[in-house]
Amino acid sequence: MDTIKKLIKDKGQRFTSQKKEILCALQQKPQTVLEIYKAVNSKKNSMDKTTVYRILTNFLDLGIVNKVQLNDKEARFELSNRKHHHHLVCEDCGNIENIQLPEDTLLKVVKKKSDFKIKSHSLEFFGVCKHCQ
Amino acid sequence: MDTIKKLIKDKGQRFTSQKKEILCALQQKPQTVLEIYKAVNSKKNSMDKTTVYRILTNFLDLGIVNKVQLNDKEARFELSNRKHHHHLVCEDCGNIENIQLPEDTLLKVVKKKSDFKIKSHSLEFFGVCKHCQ
DNA sequence: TGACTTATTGCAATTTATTTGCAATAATAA
DNA sequence: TTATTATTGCAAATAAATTGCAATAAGTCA
Repeated sequence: MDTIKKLIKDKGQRFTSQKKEILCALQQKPQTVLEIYKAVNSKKNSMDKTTVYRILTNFLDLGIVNKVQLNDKEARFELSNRKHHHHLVCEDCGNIENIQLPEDTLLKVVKKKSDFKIKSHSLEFFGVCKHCQ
Repeated sequence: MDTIKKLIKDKGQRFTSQKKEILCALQQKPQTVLEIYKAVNSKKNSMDKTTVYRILTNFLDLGIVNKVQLNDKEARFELSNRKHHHHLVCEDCGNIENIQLPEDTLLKVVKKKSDFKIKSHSLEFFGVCKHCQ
């Protein structure tokens, strides 16, 4: 939290109560804007949805959060200070789990096969979680 | 094309000129609804955007097309009768290339590591293409 | 071929997701 | 404590996707 606060202030930006709230609401699990909005407004607080959008865009610029696009149209956000990982999305209950995978070999193959300078990648799995099977 | 026509008719659905047009417009490269809409309307034809949406949804149900969600919010569609592949997306010019990768080992690790019954996955790479480097 | 049935289309209007403009507010520095 | 200005909330605009419904046309059968 303090690292993030410093990061924000070093950019000449302000560490507002709204930003703090959103940071608290963000779990590892990627959440939609609406979910984050509901989470912060479930307490005594009230925050406009526009503010949620703006803060998340700002956090994205600063590298504090990652944007995760799953199969639905709503974007999702998660804190970026976790280890690099991928997602397992349950098509029944919508639950999302993180998973870490060895992917060095795969990335090497891509580098060999293509002229692209790869900067990032996303790897998402869709299926049915244990609970829904 | 005939396989697809049969698939449609076997479901008691009609093989309309609009569906034919959209099939022609679909390349391997995943396109947005707007791109497909423009492609079909560039000729003498005129087709409503709603129709494009509806036909693509229908094709998705029948498994004729795949939905591809990249980092932007607009969904993309591509014919599903190609070999399974992944995408290289240039962040500069927006160009999208297909790439085929050996992924058996990766999928095996996922199965070993998780309780999920994996049904599909998406693997997208973002970077800079040769031309833009 | 022509008439009939009904899936499909086009158009207008909605809904949903996201963005923008601007005055009021509040975080920080002096 | 005051001044500066980044940020917020609200209303309105834009963009993406969906829905209702009457008109159209694909396929069927006489």
